[in-house]
Formats: sequence, C-alpha cells, structure tokens
Amino acid sequence: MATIKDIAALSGVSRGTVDRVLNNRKGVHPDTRSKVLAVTKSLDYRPNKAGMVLSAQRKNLKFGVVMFGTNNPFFDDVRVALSSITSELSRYNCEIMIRSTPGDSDKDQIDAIDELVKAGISGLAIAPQNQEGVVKKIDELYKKHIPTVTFNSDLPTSKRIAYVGSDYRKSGRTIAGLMKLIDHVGQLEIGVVGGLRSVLCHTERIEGFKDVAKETSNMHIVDTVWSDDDDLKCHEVVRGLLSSHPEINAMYFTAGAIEGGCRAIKELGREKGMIVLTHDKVPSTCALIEEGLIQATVCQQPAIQGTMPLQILFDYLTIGEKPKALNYTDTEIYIKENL
Amino acid sequence: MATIKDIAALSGVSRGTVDRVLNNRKGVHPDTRSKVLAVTKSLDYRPNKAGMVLSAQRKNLKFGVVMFGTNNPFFDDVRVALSSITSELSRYNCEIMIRSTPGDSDKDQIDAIDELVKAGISGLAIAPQNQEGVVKKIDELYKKHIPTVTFNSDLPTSKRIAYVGSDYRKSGRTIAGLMKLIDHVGQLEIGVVGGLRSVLCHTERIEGFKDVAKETSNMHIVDTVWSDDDDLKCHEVVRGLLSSHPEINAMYFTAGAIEGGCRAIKELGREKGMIVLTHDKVPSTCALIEEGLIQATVCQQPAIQGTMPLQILFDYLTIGEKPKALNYTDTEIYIKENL
DNA sequence: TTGAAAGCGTTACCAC
DNA sequence: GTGGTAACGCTTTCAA
Repeated sequence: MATIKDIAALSGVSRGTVDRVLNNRKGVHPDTRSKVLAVTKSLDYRPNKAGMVLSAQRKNLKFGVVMFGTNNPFFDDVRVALSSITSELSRYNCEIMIRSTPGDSDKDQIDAIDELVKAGISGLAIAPQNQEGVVKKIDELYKKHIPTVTFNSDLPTSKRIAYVGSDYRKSGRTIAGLMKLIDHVGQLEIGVVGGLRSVLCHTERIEGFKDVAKETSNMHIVDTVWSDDDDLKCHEVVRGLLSSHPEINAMYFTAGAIEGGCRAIKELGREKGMIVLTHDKVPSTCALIEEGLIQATVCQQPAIQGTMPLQILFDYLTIGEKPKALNYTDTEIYIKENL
Repeated sequence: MATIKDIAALSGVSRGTVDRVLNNRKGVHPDTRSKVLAVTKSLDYRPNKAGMVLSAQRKNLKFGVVMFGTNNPFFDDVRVALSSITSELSRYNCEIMIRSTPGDSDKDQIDAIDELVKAGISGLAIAPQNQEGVVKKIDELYKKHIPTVTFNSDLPTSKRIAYVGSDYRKSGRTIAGLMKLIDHVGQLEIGVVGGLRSVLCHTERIEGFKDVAKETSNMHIVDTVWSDDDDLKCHEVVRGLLSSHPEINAMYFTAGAIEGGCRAIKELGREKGMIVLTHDKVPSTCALIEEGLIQATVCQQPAIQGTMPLQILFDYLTIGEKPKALNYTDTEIYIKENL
C-alpha cells in the first residue's frame, strides 16, 4: 500500500508536488512530472479513500434532492432510504436538503432546483419530470460544475453524470414472461392498465411487455386503458374494460392505483382464473398478493434508488470517483412466498 | 457534526481523556467521566468514520477466508466478489488471505484456520462445513478475540458474530410457490433431487418446500433422490426416478449438478409439460432457462456473500460497528426475461 | 516551480 | 488520572 509520502520520498520531491502531479494541476516542471509519474507507476499507487474523505470534509458539502411529490406509496420506501443516507453522510460533515414538488409542472421542479443552488449545493439528485425545462436546468448546473444524478426516471439527453433506477423495458418483458408461465389455458387475453401517459417509465414498461407479447402467438392485448395513477379513475376504467370484454383473463397494471383496479375485478366477480401482475411492493399490493388476487409483482429496489444517487455524488466529489452512467436496479420478482 | 475536539473543549479536558471515556477505557475519574458524557450527549456526537478508519490503518489488519473447495460453479461468483473486496480493502492497509479446502472433512477446514491464525489474522470469514470440530474452533478464536463471520451456510450454535447468506427455508418455500403458479394441470406430481445430505442448506430447502407442499392439496412429492452434487450421479438417479414414475410432471433440483439431471429429462423425452425449478444462476442453468427446459431459478446473491462478511469484519474492527447476527440475502427469482 | 506546514477526526503512546 | 503530541493519508494554502 504505497502512499503519497512514499512517492514523494522516492522521487525526491515534496508531497505537495506529488499531489499536483497526481491531480493534473498545473505549475509543475515537465521533468518533475514525468519523474513522479514513473515512480507512481512502479509502486502501483492507489489513493487512500479514508484520507481523501477526511480531507474533503473541509469542503462542507451540501447536496440537494428533488423529487416529484407523488402520491405513489412506492416513494415512501425511497424516502426512508433517503433519510438513512442523510444520517450516514452527516457523519462526514455533509448536509442533504430535500424538496418534494407537488404538481407535474416542470416549473415547480426548476424553482426547487434554483432554491437549492442558491443555498449552495455542490451536487443534485433528482427524480425528474420528463420535460425540456428540467433538462435545460441540469445542463446549466453542469456548466457551473454542479453534477446531477437522475433517479427513478432518466433524462438521457441531459448532462446528468449518472442514472439510478429501473430498466423499464426489462420490467415489462419480465411481466410478460411471468404471464406466460402462469397461463393455464394456453390463450392470454390481456387488459393493460397504464398510469400516466407523460411518465416515461409507464410507457416504456408497456413497450417492453409488447415486445414479448408480439413474438408470442397466444398473447393478445385486448386493450390499454389509463388510470392517471388515481385510484378512483383506475376503478372506473378497469370496470369498464372488464365489462365490455368478458374474454379478458389477465391484467397488467403498469403503475400505481392498483387497489382501485383490483376492487373492480372483485366487484365483477372476475377473480377466478384471472392473472393479475403488477409493479412495486407497497402495502396494499402485498395484501392482495397474500389474498391471492395478485400472483406476482415486479419491483425496482426503491432503497437503492434513495441511497445510491447521493452515494455517487459523495464519491464523485470527495474521492473523485467517476460513476457508471447507467446504474440499473435489479428487476425483482416477488410472489407470496418471498415477499 | 460535533467532534471529539468540540467535546474536549466544552468539557474542559483533553482529547485523550474524551477518547478514554467514549471507549470505556479505565483510568479516568468518575467526575470527569460523567462530565464528558453529559457534554457528549448534549452534542449528539457520532464518531467520524473516515477518522476512525484512517487511524485504524496502523493496526495492519489481516483477514482470513476459508471456504469448502466445492466444484459448484456457484462459488465462482463468490470468488469474483471476494477478489473485488480484497482489492478494495487493500486500499486501507488491510490484507486478505484465502484458503479453499478440497474435501469435506472438518480436519481440512480446521487446519486452514490454524494456519491463518498463525499468520496473524484479526478476523475470519468462513463458509463452514456443518461439523462439530469447526464450531469448536470458531469458539476458540472467539476467546482469542478473533471474530468470525459465517457465510453461505451458518453455524448458529457457534460464537460467530454474524451470518451472511440465504434463508434456506424461504428459498424452498419460494420454489413451491412458483411451482403452484406455473402448474397447468391442477395436480403436481413432484420429484425432488437433493444434493448432499450433510449440507444444511440442501436439507433445509427441502423442508421449506415441504412446508408449503403439505398445506397444498394438489402438491404431491413422489420421491426424493440424492445426487451428491455430482453430475453423473444426478443423471443416473433422475433417469431412474423418471423411469419408474411416469406420473411425475415437476422436478425440484435443490442443489448443483443440475445439468446431468436435465440431460436425463431430455433423453427420456419428458420435457413437454414438465416443470423444472432450480437454485442459483450458473452458466449451464442460464442456458437451460433460455432453452425453456427450466422455467425459473431461485438465487441467493453470491456477490453479497463474498463481500459482506469481510465488510462486516472490517467495520467491526475499524469503526467498532456491531453487525446484525443474521444477514439474509434476497431470495431472488429469475426467469428468462430478467436473467 | 517547489517546499513546508496546517488541517480533516480519531487513536495511541509517553510524560507528568 | 490527565494532557500533549504524533500518527494515519490526503489536500490546500502560504512562502520561498
């Protein structure tokens, strides 16, 4: 375990100079630089994280978190993880400020970001709305050397340094695969319930699902309806869908508001033989799995979505660790027995 | 973020004294102690990990890893994770020594441990054989203040400080749950293939499976055979089982040597309508899932089994963090689409 | 262009 | 019993 001190001694220079070389700071003689680099190589030096973190504490890092203030209880788990990482990072003299924005206008998110920047954040984690204004704002921060990590939903065209979240298409494909496995009768007549048309993840999941459905002869999507992630609306549209399509024997809920939809299934006495697959592991969904109405749910590691973005920012700004651009969470399958 | 320095200043004592109080070292006046404790409380002090780690590097920590030298390719993934954590911890002046023991005699494991202790390890991670001699050895280390973490398979009666690995019963129950979901005909006639009778995890998985089977009217276990985790043996016993039981329509492989068993299924032309469920995600299993012969496999996060035990030892010995006793890995379900 | 030294927070050792 | 100080590895600032 070679240290900067070792390199300095062997190169016959001071630690300060070694630091300048290793961090590509200017103001060092080319000869000195190459000498130091040679020694560094020969020692296979890797910087000590504890030392770097300790030193970085003088920076008084502040991070901002912005998430669309959604009613979806999925985000409860994200918030729990957020508060745990907040407490963890506070031990390194590092503060975290959280802003939930209520509506779905990008104005709210942008205002929240501006406010955080004014408060002096050095990095931003955001569960972004899929809107152009947010992309622009992220790029603006990038120019100010404030790195951004997106989570839950990505903005691939922005200059965010990383994304943490689900691979939506894979989730959708997994649901389709499960449906095929569970199918008893050899012919799937499927009702799909989307959430919000404007949310990337809901639409992408459906695409993934369709990818598999297309190449499977006995999977037929009867219709797709939209719940707007609202329980009452979901109840209504599912009722309508099932009433007009007695042949439906499988339902795919791609978003929240699952409970309302399931209520409709029960009211119409259509539980028997009905395959119901969902996403995420919120309490109401768990209850319906226990009950047997839902057979399986596909999840996206909310805890990791809460912690990893901040960990990435912290590592980036303290020990200079460049993150992977795409950090996909696992596509987890839960049934009654492994809930 | 209060530091020891703050506490020292506010209590009117030196940092050394504060350190003595906080770490319950003796040789400090009761009055001083209570004064310091009071101040500490009022500041909600939490020690800084970076500082502790940095300071702990002077201890020159060495950790030993012992695992039964199994042919099971599952352990390949564990080894990959081991080498990644080895490289990670080497940055903190911390060395890791790995010993694989070939046979299944406890003598080998005990010898390996002795050797590591002689080399001066401060902690041990072990995938232990389920034998009395190993338990005794762990307890002996405990007396010498060398903490042990078991992984992959637990020894709950020993004085190990933690276990990292699967909840076997839950794995077995999950397999049973999947089987019920996939069942097409409404009556499961099941063949179970065990691995090693002496390995706790194989037997426990079967118990978990039986728990669910018992309370399900249409699940009937036809017979249980043992492969000794050997491919040829597995091929032979599965061939025998299927030949004498034409009614079998579902197979549960609880351990390794899956490939041989699947070969038998194909040779006998029994793929059609046969449900095949397995554990772990080794290359040959993945191929059989792609092929469609195996419908699902239940996994146990090998990477976490490789890294977490050492992380636990490191945290325990550097920052004094007491681990949870039971660190269960997730019971992951994989099908073709989320492989 | 380079060196020296202080500082991040904790622990350990040597004086008193 | 207690205080002072060096040490862990890195960064940064001030002098030279």
